[in-house]
Amino acid sequence: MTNWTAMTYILPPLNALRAFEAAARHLSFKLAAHELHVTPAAVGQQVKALEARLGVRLFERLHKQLVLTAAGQAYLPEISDGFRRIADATAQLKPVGAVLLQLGVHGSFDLRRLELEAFRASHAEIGLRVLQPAGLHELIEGKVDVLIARGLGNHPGYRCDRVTEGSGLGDWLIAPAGTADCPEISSFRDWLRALPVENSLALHRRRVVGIVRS
Amino acid sequence: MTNWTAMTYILPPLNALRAFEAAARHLSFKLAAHELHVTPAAVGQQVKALEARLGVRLFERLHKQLVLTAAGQAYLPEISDGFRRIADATAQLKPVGAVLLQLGVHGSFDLRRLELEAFRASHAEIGLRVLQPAGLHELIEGKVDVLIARGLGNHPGYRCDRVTEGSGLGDWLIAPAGTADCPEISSFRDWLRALPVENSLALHRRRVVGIVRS
DNA sequence: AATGCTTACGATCAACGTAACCATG
DNA sequence: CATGGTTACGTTGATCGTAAGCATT
Repeated sequence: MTNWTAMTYILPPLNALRAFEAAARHLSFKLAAHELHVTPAAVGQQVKALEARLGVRLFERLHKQLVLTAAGQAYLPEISDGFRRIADATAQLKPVGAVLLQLGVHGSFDLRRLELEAFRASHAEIGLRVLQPAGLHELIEGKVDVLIARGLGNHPGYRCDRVTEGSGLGDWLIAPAGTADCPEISSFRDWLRALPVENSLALHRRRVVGIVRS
Repeated sequence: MTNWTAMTYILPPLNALRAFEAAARHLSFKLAAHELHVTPAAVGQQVKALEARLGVRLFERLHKQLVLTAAGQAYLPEISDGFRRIADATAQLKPVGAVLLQLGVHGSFDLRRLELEAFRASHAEIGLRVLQPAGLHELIEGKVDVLIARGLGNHPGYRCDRVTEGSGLGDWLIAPAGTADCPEISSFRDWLRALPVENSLALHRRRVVGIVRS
């Protein structure tokens, strides 16, 4: 008996699901945490909560090794597929302008202080999209075109520009050397450096995860 | 040039995405809010934040009417599909026992206080799954088999049992009359009523959304 | 005037980090 | 004894509700 009422979904907590998906793909909370820019403890907590909600154990916890249960094995590819589909759709979302500029933001910086709308308003040809949290991985893997980070200057092969005047650790705009001077990135860099100081990037430090395999 | 490194996804904030999907399906923040058990303001905020992240306007805000932009129209079916896939996979996840009992929980009750693990331990044949937040809709639509709610007793066609002794508004276990006496639900009800009082359902009230269309 | 979206503000709760712990190889 | 998962606990921040405002019919 199908239902006339808007057939809605029963979805588990989506962030917990994301933690599970990453952990299952890596068969490791540690590596999943690295990917998600959180700590291993956080991943473990999310997965545990998910299992409690579903009433199903998804991992066998061996010693320093995760193994998917039968349920987990059946679940993983479906969930990956769902996320992949969402990711694909998002990637294909046409930006407002002709060019899409993907900006990664390191840590938990309150984006409202950046007034990205001002940049967008004065650069209609650039579609600015934000990925947060993001780190060097995302830049290396090409998931973002440019990265705002704190205290991460000077990487070989990357152009790093300070975008705040303050003393001590500063905020850097990091772009691959090959593309660092293309118009979109130049425009954004110039715009950032021209920001009034009180708006300057108060990147709050949130997490430092040790480097995993380089 | 495809990448050897673990091909990870770029996902927008998933909760905001869920808000968008519901809003787009209903073409209404109000109805979406009803579905998601939050207020219309919350939905609007989430959608706005999503648009800001993506750099794409998804809705045209007319007067008391939402219209999807071209981008929103292209986005919606893909996102719905992704969520649907996740929901389907979750529905097919085999419970531990032979029987699956879907429990809806009204409001934001801290599930840890219920020690559902104790119930599971003593009822291995029942796979207990939790949906939260949930309300009468979910019960009516059959998305949950039984509902724990506060101050919502006495509904025609439903069996309502008080499961706490305290005075004033109490916590109710609500099940459709047709299935209220099947073994799973009976077991759960009995178990609930036998709980020590200090564990009794301290359902925190979180939201009261006015009834929409009956 | 009633309705539905918006915004500002404060409150609340989920998510997270830290640190200590445990088990195993 | 180094490593990776677990747990407890306190903190932070994302999320939400309230209430006031706005525009349109």
